[in-house]
Amino acid sequence: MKYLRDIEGIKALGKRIKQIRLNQNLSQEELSYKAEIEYSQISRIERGIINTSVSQIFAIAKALNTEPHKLFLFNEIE
Amino acid sequence: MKYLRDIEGIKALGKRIKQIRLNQNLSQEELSYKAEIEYSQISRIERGIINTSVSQIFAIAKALNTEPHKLFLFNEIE
DNA sequence: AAATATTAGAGCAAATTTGCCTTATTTTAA
DNA sequence: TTAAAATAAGGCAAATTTGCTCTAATATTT
Repeated sequence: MKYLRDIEGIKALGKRIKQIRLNQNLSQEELSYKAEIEYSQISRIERGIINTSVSQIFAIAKALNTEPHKLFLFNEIE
Repeated sequence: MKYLRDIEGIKALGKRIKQIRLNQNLSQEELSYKAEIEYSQISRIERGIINTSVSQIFAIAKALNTEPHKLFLFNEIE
């Protein structure tokens, strides 16, 4: 069985996170600080080049004052 | 900066996945087969002892015929 | 109760992620 | 246009995950 990496999925997730972050006028650095996640990792996540962990999703959601499941609503406007 | 592991979060996620799986009368093995994820990994995820990746979340959601975001609705009945 | 099915759990190597640092590139503001 | 801010991007070691295999424990069925 092969290691699983859903490129479409992680791209969509990154796009969605970036969307929410920009809606709140936060820089990647500010999000990084709030979520206690490495600055470069936020960049990798938003660019959709990394298959990140659920714990980082939880941390990002909290830092963005939202619920984890909302990061997976890829068709939302805001 | 320390590696991030949200124990409460991964426990809640595992519980939710198990809930949905049982609702559909699937065994871990069947879910494993459908999602193309190692059998033992499904067990680890449901027990909340592993900080799994978002790609595995996408695969599990698909195997359960549901949307990824629904796996994060921890207060749902069904 | 016995047999069967299901789940838990341990251990290991290989692959991947993550934090950390540094340097480009792009965007924004002065 | 220049300076400053923000983002992209590359490399690397350490930590973690993941697939794989095996055995133990628990639940379900006959």
